[in-house]
Amino acid sequence: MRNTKKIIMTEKKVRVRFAPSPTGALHIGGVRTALYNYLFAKQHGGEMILRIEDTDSQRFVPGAEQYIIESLEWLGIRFDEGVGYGGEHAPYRQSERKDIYKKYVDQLLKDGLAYIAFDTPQELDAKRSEISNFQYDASTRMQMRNSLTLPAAETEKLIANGQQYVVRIKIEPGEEIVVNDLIRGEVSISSSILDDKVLYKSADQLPTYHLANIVDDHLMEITHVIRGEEWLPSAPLHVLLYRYLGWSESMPRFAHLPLLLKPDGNGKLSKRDGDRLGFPVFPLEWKDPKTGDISSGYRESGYLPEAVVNFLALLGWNPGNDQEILSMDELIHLFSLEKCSKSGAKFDYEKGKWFNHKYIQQKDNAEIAALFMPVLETHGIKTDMEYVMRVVALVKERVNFIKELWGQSAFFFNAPVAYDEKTVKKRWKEDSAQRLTELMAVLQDIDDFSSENTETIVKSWIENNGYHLGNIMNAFRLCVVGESKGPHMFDITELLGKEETIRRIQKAISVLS
RNA sequence: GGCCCAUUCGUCUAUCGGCUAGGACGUCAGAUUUUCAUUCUGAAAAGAGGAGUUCGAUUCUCCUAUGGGCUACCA
Repeated sequence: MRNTKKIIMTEKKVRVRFAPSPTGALHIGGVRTALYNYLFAKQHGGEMILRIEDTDSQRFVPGAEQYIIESLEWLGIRFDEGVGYGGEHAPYRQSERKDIYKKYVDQLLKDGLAYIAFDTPQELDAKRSEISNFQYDASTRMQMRNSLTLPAAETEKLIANGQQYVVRIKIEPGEEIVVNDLIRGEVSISSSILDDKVLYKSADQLPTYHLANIVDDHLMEITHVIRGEEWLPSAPLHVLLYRYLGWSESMPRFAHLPLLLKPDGNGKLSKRDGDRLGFPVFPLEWKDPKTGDISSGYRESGYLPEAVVNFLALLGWNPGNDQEILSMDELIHLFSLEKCSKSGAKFDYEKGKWFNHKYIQQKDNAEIAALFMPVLETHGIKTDMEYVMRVVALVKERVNFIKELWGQSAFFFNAPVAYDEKTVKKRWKEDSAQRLTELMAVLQDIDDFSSENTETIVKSWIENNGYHLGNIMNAFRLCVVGESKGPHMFDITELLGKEETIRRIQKAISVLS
C-alpha cells in the first residue's frame, strides 16, 4: 500500500526550492517556509534547492545571503543544491542568470504575449493620482506609450536611442484562471482583474520576480512550490506565465502556507514585534550593515535548534494526534501539506519557551554543560567540565534557556558576597548565628560529605537537639547560597565540599550578626 | 476602494454529519518540598452571527461580520 503510493509520488523526483531575497536577515516566517519545504522534500526522498532571488539590485543587502545559509545550517536544514552548495543547474543566483531570462523575454515578445512599454515611473505615478484605481491592463494599455500603440519603427528607434523600457505581460481579460493549491484546494480568479505586470526592466537588464521565478522553477525542474500565502494573489499570473511559455504540462504544484501573525494586535509578524515584545524574530543575531542596529537571534538567546524547529513546525501544522515533541526525523516522517492549516497563526512566544525547556531536559548533561561553558566564561569563570556537568545536573530542570543556568547556579562558582535582604529578614533569627556555629562543628566531623550521608547526620543532629528543621535549613541555605533558592541543600554542599561550605557559613555569620 | 484567502478555549490546534467538543501553552487552585523552582493533580476557558440542506450540523451551502494577504519598473 505504502509502496504503491511512493512509486506514484516519485514518478517524478520531488524537487523543491527555498528562494529568499537577500534584503536582510531571514525572518522566522521564512525559516518556517524553508522548514516545510525541507520536510516535504526529505519525506519524498527529494531534493531541496537554495536559490537567491536578487533581481532587485536596489534592495540588496550585503551579508544577507551568508546569513541565510548559516541560519538554516544551524537549524539542521540542509540543501542539496544551490548557492553555497553547487549543483548542475548553476548559477543559483538570479543576478547571474540575466542571459537566460532575456531569451524567454524575447520569446514572449515574439509570440505577442508581452509588449514593450516606455511609460516612465513618473508618468505612471501621475496616471495613478489622476485616475483612481488605475491599472495597466487591457482597458488602459492602448492609451499608453508602448509597442502596441506606437508604430514598430518608432519603438525600434526609441530602443536604439537608449530609451529605458519595461516588458509587460499581455493579459487577455474575461477568463477564469484556476490555481489548484495543495492546501487550499481550487482558487479561481478572473483574468480581468489582473494587470499587465512588468516582467523585465531594461534599466538593469533583470527580470522581475514573476518571470525569474517561473523560468527558474521550470529550468531547475521544481515539482512543488511551497511558499507563503502572500504569493497566492499572484499565483494566477504565474499559471498564465507557464502557459505563455508553453510549460503548462510540467507546471509545479502549488502550496500556499498561512502566515505567522503578531502575538498581539493585528497584522503579520514583523521585526518590530520582536523588539517591542522582547523576543527574537531572527534565527541568528543580525547586525544591519546600514544602520548598525543589532537584532537578537534565537541562537544567541539560548534556544536549541531542535526546539526552534519543533516549535515552528507546529505553527501551522500538526500530526493529527496529541504528540508535540517531535524530532526532525519524526517531522519528516509525519509531515503532510494536507494537514497544514489554512489560517494564519499568531506567534506564541510562551510556547516556544516551553519547547526549549523540554529540549534542555532531554539533552544530556555533557551537552548542556558544553553550551553553558561560554556563558560561564563571560562571567569570568574558569572551571573544569566535570564540575559544570554536576552543576548542570542539579539545575537544568529549572531553566528555559541555557543562559538562565547562570542565574540558577552562580553560587556554585562564586561564594555569595551579599545576602538577599528579604531572605535575611525572614530567615536569619536571633539564634541563627549560634545554631550555625554548632552546625559548622557538626560538618567538620563528617568524613563522607556525600549528599545522603551529610543529610542523615545533620538531620539527626537537629532532631537530637530538638531544633526546628526549617529554622536551621533556611539559615543554612542563606549562608551558602545568599538567598532563598536553589536545589536540594545537601546536593549543593556535596558539590561545594566541606571546606567551602564551612567557609561560607563562617563568612555569613560574621556579616549577618 | 477592488480582488483573493481564512474564522473551534486568551494562544497553537484535534474533530473529515451523530461529542459530556479532545490535547498543549498560558492562567488559577491544590499536593510534594528545609527555600526557590521543577514535578504531579485539578479547575476555569471555544465552535463569529444569521439563514438554508439534513432525522441530525462545529463539520456541507449562502449571506453578513471580523481577521489576514495582495493591489510597485519589491520580493
